[in-house]
Amino acid sequence: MSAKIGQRSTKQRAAVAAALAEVDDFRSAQDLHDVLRRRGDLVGLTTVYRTLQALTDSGDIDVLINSDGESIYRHCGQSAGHHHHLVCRKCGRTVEVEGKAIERWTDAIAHEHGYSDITHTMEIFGLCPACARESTEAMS
Amino acid sequence: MSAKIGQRSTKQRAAVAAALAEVDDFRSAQDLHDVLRRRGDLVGLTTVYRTLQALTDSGDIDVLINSDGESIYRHCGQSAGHHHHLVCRKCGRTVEVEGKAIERWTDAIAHEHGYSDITHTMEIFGLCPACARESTEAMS
DNA sequence: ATGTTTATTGATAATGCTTTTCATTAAGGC
DNA sequence: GCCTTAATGAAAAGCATTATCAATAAACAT
Repeated sequence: MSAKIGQRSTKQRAAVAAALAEVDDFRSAQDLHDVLRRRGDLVGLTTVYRTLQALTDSGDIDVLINSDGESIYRHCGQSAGHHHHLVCRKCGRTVEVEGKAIERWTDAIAHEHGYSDITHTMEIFGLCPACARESTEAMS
Repeated sequence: MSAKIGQRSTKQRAAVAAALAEVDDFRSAQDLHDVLRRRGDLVGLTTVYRTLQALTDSGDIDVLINSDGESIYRHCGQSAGHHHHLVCRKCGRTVEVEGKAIERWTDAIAHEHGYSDITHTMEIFGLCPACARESTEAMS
């Protein structure tokens, strides 16, 4: 790993954060790079990747990986803390869900085994109502 | 897209299916290719990929994508019991844990939002007892 | 069995996302 | 302005996956 990022404020970082703030959806690094270029903010692709990673590490944005193996990013809506995503495996439609129960459960399990300093990752996948309807229609 | 697969039975396909059937866990295509080579079944990497894709399309196995963007596969019909992992972020020591509660919770949440055909991924990270002791000792 | 058809295989090349490298640039502090 | 070094970014490297395409071998007919 390299020197950790986020100790100086640069216009590139501001541009990436701003671009991400405007969109209320998951976008890939390359998408964001395009958006930035179109609007005239010349930011290197490498920097976009690095910045997104830094923002992710600091918990300022959410990442998840789509079915093509691409990482996609979004600014977290409710800064109201930790949450999970319910993602449609077909169209990507996402719902944010809270999971106090999960938090409690993982903490309990971990402590039971003597583990400390617990974190976890979790994603839920399913077919959203629209896509489910679509695929049953296709059956006929 | 090429001609769809699965119209002839070959030893390669049998080998891939068998390898996957033995393991009760998610494995990447390359992992499986290694497993096959070690046991003496010489199957080309390309064929492993193709076969896994075919098995996925026909619904015989599950895919999901890990946090590195790798596709990992598991033989479906998880009667053998779905479980999660509690992993030490320092030394990698892993404990397998069951999570009926999680299952129920994700299903409930998903149905609440109209999503169907639910799956989920989850990993728990922490410091195992040994590593925790080590790091407090280092403090002094 | 033998031949014919064509699905399947697999070594290699190509693709595409992401990370490294490293020389250059520019924040932040003096 | 000057210095230190974080940050940038073009180009190269890395890595999983997919496309190519000549060679092979199922399934089936003769």
